[in-house]
Order: sequence, then structure tokens, then C-alpha cells
Amino acid sequence: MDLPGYHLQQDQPLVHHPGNYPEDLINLEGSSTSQEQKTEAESRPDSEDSCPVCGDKVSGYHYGLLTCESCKGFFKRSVQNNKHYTCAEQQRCPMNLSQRKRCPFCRFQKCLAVGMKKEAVRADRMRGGRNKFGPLYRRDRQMKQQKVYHQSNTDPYRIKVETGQIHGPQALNDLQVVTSCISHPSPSEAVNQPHMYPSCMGQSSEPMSLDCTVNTDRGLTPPSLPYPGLYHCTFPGHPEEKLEVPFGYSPVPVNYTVHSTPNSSFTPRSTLESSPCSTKSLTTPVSQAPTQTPTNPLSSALTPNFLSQLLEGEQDESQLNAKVLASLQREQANRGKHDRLNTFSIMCKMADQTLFCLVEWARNSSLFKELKVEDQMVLLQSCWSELLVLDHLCRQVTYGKEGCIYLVTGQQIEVSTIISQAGVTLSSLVSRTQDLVSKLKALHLDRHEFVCLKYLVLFNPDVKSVHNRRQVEQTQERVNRALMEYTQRNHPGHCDKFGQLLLRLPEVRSISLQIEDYLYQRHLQGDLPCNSLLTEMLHTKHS
DNA sequence: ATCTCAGGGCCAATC
DNA sequence: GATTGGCCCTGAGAT
Repeated sequence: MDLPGYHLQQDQPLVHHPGNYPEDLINLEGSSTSQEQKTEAESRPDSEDSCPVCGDKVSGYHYGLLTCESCKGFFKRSVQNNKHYTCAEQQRCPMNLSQRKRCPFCRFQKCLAVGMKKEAVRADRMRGGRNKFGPLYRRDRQMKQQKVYHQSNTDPYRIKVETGQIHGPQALNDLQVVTSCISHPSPSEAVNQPHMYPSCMGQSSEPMSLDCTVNTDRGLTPPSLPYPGLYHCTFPGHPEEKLEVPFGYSPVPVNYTVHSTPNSSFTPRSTLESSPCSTKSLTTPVSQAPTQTPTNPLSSALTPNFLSQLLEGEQDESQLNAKVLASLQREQANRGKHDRLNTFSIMCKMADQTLFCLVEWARNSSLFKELKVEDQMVLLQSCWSELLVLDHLCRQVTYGKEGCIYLVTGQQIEVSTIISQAGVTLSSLVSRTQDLVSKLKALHLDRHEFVCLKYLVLFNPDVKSVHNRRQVEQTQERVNRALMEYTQRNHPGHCDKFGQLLLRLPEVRSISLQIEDYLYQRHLQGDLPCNSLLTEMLHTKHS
């Protein structure tokens, strides 16, 4: 794979390994749970044929996307007869072939969520003919064709992704956000157009759509950014800006014994062996923790300067906001008016842009530059998802309001809204992440500590095939010591803060792995954009 | 002129 | 009696 700025060509065919994933992971989103479903899926491995609402066999385009005959009829009747369903449960009923009849409310909501359009049901009941979505269907087909025929990537930092398999149909969205705020520069226009098409049928049941411009209480809130002037940034794919951080640092060899501890990748060696707040001490009462002063000559006097140097490479949040927003705007501008990005795609784009920035951040780091390119690549390939999670966590701790998720675009979305509409996996991820945010907020994580955690995750000597393991280890130890001294110096009343921060890293790791699994499943369904760094990172890990 | 295909109607099966 | 879902009809748009 190619990372931004890394041009080692590695043509790797995109091999799908659905069998590598446990069934429960695939089923978590409620698309297919029963044995019946499994059998059917086996007999019909091509996900192109599965209805995004219930997983049944699609019979063609109906009301905006490929669905089965059953959901087509259900949707038609619901709209034509102006049905008002209610859910006996928590409006999160599983939707699959065997259970689709149980809850019409959730089924209809799912229909709307995946993109079926009420407007496509004819008010005049005229039979035959083609509707106004013809161009949309054509474009959709073309995009599917593109996937099938191995469209080569023109982006300079992408690899050629080949696929011998047809990707899934319309993305099964966990959320459906109508991105008026991104597609319509005029807020007033967006407010008057809550949905892509005016609703011609009085349907009281609210669609699952979250409209960031219409109802700011429920969905995304417009960003308050000085973005107009920043939209001209070249980004991504053309890393023109190089932050040359003037580190006056050269690593000093430290004689630490290397122990290969299972699952210890989150815990730097020096933490285990030389830190006053060692892993052992973390499990004991604070009063019993040793309070010895670090003896390493690297440490105390250098730490403040070292930390400030580490911080210099950090990207300004408002610039990042603007870059990602601009990128999303460009993406939307390249699409047709009736072909907006769905929520999942938007989230992927955001993650992709953020990932790009994180890779650039690493590449511009003097500490990182000291490594061989091969080592840089394997480290980044190993920890990219952890960096993304850490980045997200820091954003929440710094900017996030209670009960809201602060997006990299500067927008906010309510956690409850996401959880009420997301599938099981995504809800779990959001909940776990929010729990971690709460813990980090309680710890008063600041940017110095955050950047140290990023470096600790990046410089992971446990990564296989790292060439210069010792160098990686020494850097990790140095950052680790800097973090320890910083927390001790700035939070003398909270002597365990260092240990508490490190204890959060396994959860970061765990969440990142769950995210990778989730994204890979969506990737197998064809929901992830092919030409993205995110997809390539996923692909590299799974190939 | 013919073909394609998506929306509508019908009706047996099921709830 | 209401709902579901498979099948067929229709006809605007594409070829």
C-alpha cells in the first residue's frame, strides 16, 4: 500500500475474506441473524443481490435503490396508504428476512434510512413509465460498474485496488444524514429543503434522516469556523505543506531490558520497568506506589522543551476543521444534486481526511523521520486506527459537550441520536468511546499528555517486522518518561495520573480493533469508498 | 419501432 | 380483516 508520501508500490489484489469474520460480527447490524439467513447468504454470496432493508434478494431499483420485491411493496403501501406505525420495542428492531414482518415501524424507518424515497411513490398512482430518478439509477449502476471493473486510482498516494468481486448494493446506513450543510452553502436554502426532495405525501412518522440544518437539536449543528478563506487549501493527496519541526534532539541509548510481554504493546517498556508508577504499582493503592525520582539523565531538564517540540507538530484544530469540510464540500460538489453522500460515507470521508493528517503529522515528526521509511510504514500501518481513536478522543475531551460528539468538521451530533439509530456495533462503539471520553475528561487530559499518548501508540516496538526495534523502543521510552514527568510536575496532587493515562491505552486499542472490524465488514459490503487511505489501511491489515 | 425497467395493481398466502 | 409478497401489467424513456 501507499501512505501519503510513501511511494512504495505494492500491487495487491483486494481479496475479500468474509470467512475470517465471526458471524456475530456480520450480524450485529441486524441485517442477517438467523440460520435461514446464513444458508441463504451461502447460496447467494454476492451481496449485490441483497436488499439493504431486509437482506432478501433484490428485484431491481425501487423508490431510489435496489431493494427486494417485498420491501418495494411494503414501502409503496406504507406511503400510498399514509400508514402510521408504532414500535412496541425501542425502535431498534432487527430487520432481516425472517423478522421484517414483526415491526412495520422499524421496517419503514429502515426503508427511509437506507434511502428509499417517498417521493418516488406516485401520488397520481399512474402506472408504468419511468420516474425522475432514472439518472440517479444510471449513476448508481455506473458506480457499481466502476467498482467491478477495477478502476485504477489516480490519486498519487493511492495504490491500485483490484477487486474481483462485485460490491454490495446501496450502503446499509446506520445513520442517514442529509448533508444540506455541506451541499448547500446557503443556510436559508437548506432550512427550506430539509430533504432531497419535497415530500408529497403526508407522512407523520419522522424519517431517520438527521438534517444538520433543519433541526439542530437533533442532528448536526453548523460549524462556527472561519472557513471561507480556508477552503482553498490543497488537500488531500498533495501534501504540499511540510512542517519541518526543528528538533534539536538525538536519541540517547538507554539500557533497558526488553521483555516481550503478550499484549503489552500499549505499555511502554520503561513504564513496566523503570517508572515509579509501574503497571504493578497501578494495581496497588496510591500510597504504596514508589515515589523515587527518575534517574535517567535524559529526563527532567529536557522534558519541557521536548514536550513543546512534540506539540509543535500538532495541527491546529480549526485548520483541520476547515480542511475536512472543504474536502467534503468538494466531494459533494462533484456529485449530482440527487446523489448526496450518506452519513456513513461522510463519516468515512472525515476519517479518511483525519487519517491523512495523522500520517502527515507522523511523517513531519523529527522523531519519526529518524526511522527508516520501511519502519515508518509498518508502524503507521499498525497504529493508524489507534491514532484515529486517540485523535477523536482528544477532540471530545477538548471541544465536546456533554452528550454530544464533536466531529472533525466542527459540527456536533447528539450521542443519543446516533445510538437510537445506529446498529448494534456502531452503538457499542459510540458507547465505549463515550465512556472513555468521560474517563479522560475526569483525568483532565491536556494536549501535552495527548500528544505523548499519540507518540506512545506510534512508536510501538512490538510491531512485527520493525527493522530498528531498538530505536523505536528508545523513542517510546523517552516519550513515556516525558509524559510521566509532565504529569508528576503538573499534577502533583494526582500522582497516579500517568498510570491512569496509560491504562486507557488498552481500551483505545480495543476500540480501534473493533472499529477496524466494523469498517472491514462495511468494506466487504462495498460501503467504503474504494479510493481512500482508510480502505487501503484496512486492506493492508487484512491481506 | 422496439426494448427496458421501475411503479402500480392484483390476489393467494399468511398473520 | 389486515397485511404480506410474488407476479404481472403498464407506459415513459432509452436505444
